[in-house]
Amino acid sequence: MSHWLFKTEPGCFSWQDLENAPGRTTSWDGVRNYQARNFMRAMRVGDLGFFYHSGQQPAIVGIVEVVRAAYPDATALDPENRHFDPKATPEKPIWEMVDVRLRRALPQPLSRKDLAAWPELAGMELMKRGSRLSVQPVEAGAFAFICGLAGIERP
DNA sequence: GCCAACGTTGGC
DNA sequence: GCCAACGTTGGC
Repeated sequence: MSHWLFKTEPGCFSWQDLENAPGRTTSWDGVRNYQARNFMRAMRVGDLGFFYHSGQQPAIVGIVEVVRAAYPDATALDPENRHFDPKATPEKPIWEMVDVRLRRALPQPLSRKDLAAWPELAGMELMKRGSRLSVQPVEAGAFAFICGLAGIERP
């Protein structure tokens, strides 16, 4: 099993939104970065990921589970959608998305500041300066370490 | 609001 | 294929 991190602006889509979503499940649509797309292509059903809020209070707030592997992102084909991509076609959708389901909230959000205090996490993509990837891999060791910090025994 | 980092675009 | 200009992200 692989581990991931899903980054989102809470003003755009938040953990609360996920809690309110039907089936507590959402499509991770709108990703328009090839590297992030390729990471989603590598995801398998059952993979776990952190749910990260960027913005004013950057923090890991919960854990989600991949419940559907990558499939074409329909928002790229919709001219009304803010993520519309004129280069995408039904034959060549270019962009893909996965579905994720809420697994559990962290007992307390783990702020970026908290995370930065641990040298063990210095190598994480998330902690690198200028890291902008909205979907990124997390090493199994780092995933377990962070679960430990959060006081979670079973993610 | 600032600015560093990075991806994308387009002229050549 | 190079690279400058530009736009966006996101922490602070």
